[in-house]
This record gives sequence, structure tokens and C-alpha cells, in this order.
Amino acid sequence: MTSLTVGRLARKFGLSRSTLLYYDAIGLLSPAGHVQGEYRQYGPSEEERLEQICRYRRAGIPLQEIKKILEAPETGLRDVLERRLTDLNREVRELLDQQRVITELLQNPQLLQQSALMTRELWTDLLAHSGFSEEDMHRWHRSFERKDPEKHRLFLQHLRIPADEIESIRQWALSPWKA
Amino acid sequence: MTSLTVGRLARKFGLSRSTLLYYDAIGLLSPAGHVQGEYRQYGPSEEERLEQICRYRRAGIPLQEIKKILEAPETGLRDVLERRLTDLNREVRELLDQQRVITELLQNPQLLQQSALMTRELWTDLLAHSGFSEEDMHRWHRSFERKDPEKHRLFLQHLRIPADEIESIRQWALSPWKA
DNA sequence: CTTGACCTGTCTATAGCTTTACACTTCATG
DNA sequence: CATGAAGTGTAAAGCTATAGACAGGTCAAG
Repeated sequence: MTSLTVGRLARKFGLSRSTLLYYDAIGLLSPAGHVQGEYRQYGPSEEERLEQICRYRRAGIPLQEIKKILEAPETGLRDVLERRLTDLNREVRELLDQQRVITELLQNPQLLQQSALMTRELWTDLLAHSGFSEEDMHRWHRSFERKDPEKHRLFLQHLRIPADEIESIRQWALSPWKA
Repeated sequence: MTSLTVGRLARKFGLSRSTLLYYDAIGLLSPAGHVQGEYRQYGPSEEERLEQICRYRRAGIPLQEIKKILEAPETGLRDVLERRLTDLNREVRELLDQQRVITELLQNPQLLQQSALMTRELWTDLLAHSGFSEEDMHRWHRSFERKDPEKHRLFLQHLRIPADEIESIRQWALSPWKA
């Protein structure tokens, strides 16, 4: 009798109890036999179903779509995945745009409303502290350089980096990355 | 009297009317003088404030944080931007993970539950149709190759690409990108 | 004055949960 | 068998940032 109550199942899958209750409420994953007032019992087939759900959720598929997929796997799975891939592309672009906006805000002392002296140390500290790996930085400088070389140059100047070093950074930005 | 009603202001800033109504409701941007039942009138100072709001919104800052920033610009702006940058980094990574999950799902015929013959044509069509540029594909193959070369090889095999071509694709993936 | 287009304020709904509330169960321990 | 901790049930509200429905107001043309 591999049968689990809601809390155990939640822990087993790294979800919260509320999440499973919610899945039950919307009819996405209901325990085997569940009468009013008694504990929910999830069997092996529910576990399998939940595994599927998690897989699709990790792909960012909305719960309603997951429901449809599990009801009729043959119809529309391709479509759903394809649509999600399209959306993902747009979302990634949007986030990268936001990164750009923030970095522009950060390099604009007027907007910071304090004559913060933004030096290279401050800048690299900030980015490192924000979880940018060296490679991330390389990618960031490269896209900056390619999108608007002049602005990139001004930005580097703003960080009080000497002219010759600016040039080498710009070269580095355009070169392939090597760890 | 450069005074606008809610709909006009919304159009001027490319927002929806509901958005401005919501900003009013949460006290983020309220029209100059507004008595119950009468039309909202937004003056020039409200427009300026809205401009700020949009700027921060484009950076993905939550409305509550924007409110705080506008109330006391000197305190915490740096912190907020820095936090947002951290979050952005995580979010981008999550989306890229989702892309990976989807592509894994798509390359798994069992999960597609139809013996779809995934050829290279299908694959590239799919990605192109999903808004991937050539450079995106290059980046994708590169990260795949680096994260798990063997899996990448198997995937290419799965697309029925001949062995010699697979090798050249893997080389291409690791080489720097050039338009 | 009436028609119609285009507003407006207010209220409700959306996704995907999380949080809170409170009473009831189960189970290991003493 | 009593006790306490940890778990469970249900129901409800809260969250973000909008979108949409709906009844009524405004205004120019005819």
C-alpha cells in the first residue's frame, strides 16, 4: 500500500501542501478515493501523474494547458510546447531589456540623485554581487558594444577607466569567450 | 490647462486605462483633485511622476517598491536596483532552464506519444518559427555542448544528421559567433 | 432633440499559488 | 490511557498588474 497523505506527497515532490490542495481544487490532480472529511490518499498512479505535471510545470506550461495535455496527450502537445517556446523567447528578451534599463539607470548619476562616484570597482562589485558570472559580464559587454558602441564607450569612460584600457575592454567584449 | 482625463493619459503613455485606475487605487499615482463620481484630471506634475513610474516599471521594479522610491528617492534606490538585477539574473536562468526542459521534451518521442520523426528540418523550422535567430541557435547549441557534450551528440543523432556533419556542428557550436 | 460614438467610474475576474484560521486526527511517548 | 506535537480538513482572503463587463455621462452632427 504505497499510499501517501497530502503532506508527505508534497514533501516527496518538493511542493507545498497548499499547492497540492490547489491542484485538487482545480481538478488537476485528485487523490484516489476521497470522501468529505477524510484524509486524502494518493496512490502510485497519482504520483506518476504528478511527475508529469511537475515536468510540464518546469517548462512553464500553465496548469490549464497541462490539464488538457494529460487528458488528451496526442492532440496539441506539440502546439503547446511550441507556443511556450515562442513565449519563452519573448520573455527572455524582455528580461534582457530590463537588465539594460537597470544598468542605464545605475550609470546615470542624476537618476541616482546622489553624486555617487561610480567607479569600475563599484560596478564590478555590483554585478558580481548580483550573480553575474565572468561570462555573463562578457556577454553583457558584448551586446552593449554591438547595440551601441558609442554609448558603451561613454559608459566605460564614466567608470573612469583610462582610454587605452577602454579599448582593450571593447576588444575583449567582441572576442569569443574562453574560461 | 494641460489637464488630461484618465483615458487620454493612458493613451499618451501607451498604458491601459485599467492600469492607471489601479495606480490610483493603490495610491501610486492619483489625479490632482478628484471628487467621488467626477472625472479624474491629471496635471503636468502627475505626468512627470508617471514618466518616472514607467521608467522603473520598464526595469521590472514592483509597484510597491516604485512607490517607496518616489517617496524617498535618496534612500534605497541603489538597493532596489541591485536587488532587481539579482532577481533578473535568476529569472533569466530559470527561463533558459525552461527552454532546456522543453527542448528535451520535444526531442523525446515517447513523451510526444507519437512516433513523430523529428528531423533536422522539423527542428530548425520549429525553432525559427519560435523566434530563434541564428545567433540564438548558436548560443543554444553552444550551451548544450558545454553542459553535456554526449547528450548533445545523441540529440543530433536523433535528428538523423550524419556523423561527419554532427562533428562540424559541434565545432561550430564552440566557435565564436559571426554574423 | 435625438442619435451615436466615445468616453467615464465602479466592480469583477484572471493565474498560481500562499497565508491564515480553526477544528479535528493521528501517532509516538509517558 | 493521557498528552502533546505534528499533521489534516475546509473555507476564505490575499497577492500582482492588469483586462474586461457594465451602466451611465459627454458631446458633436444632423
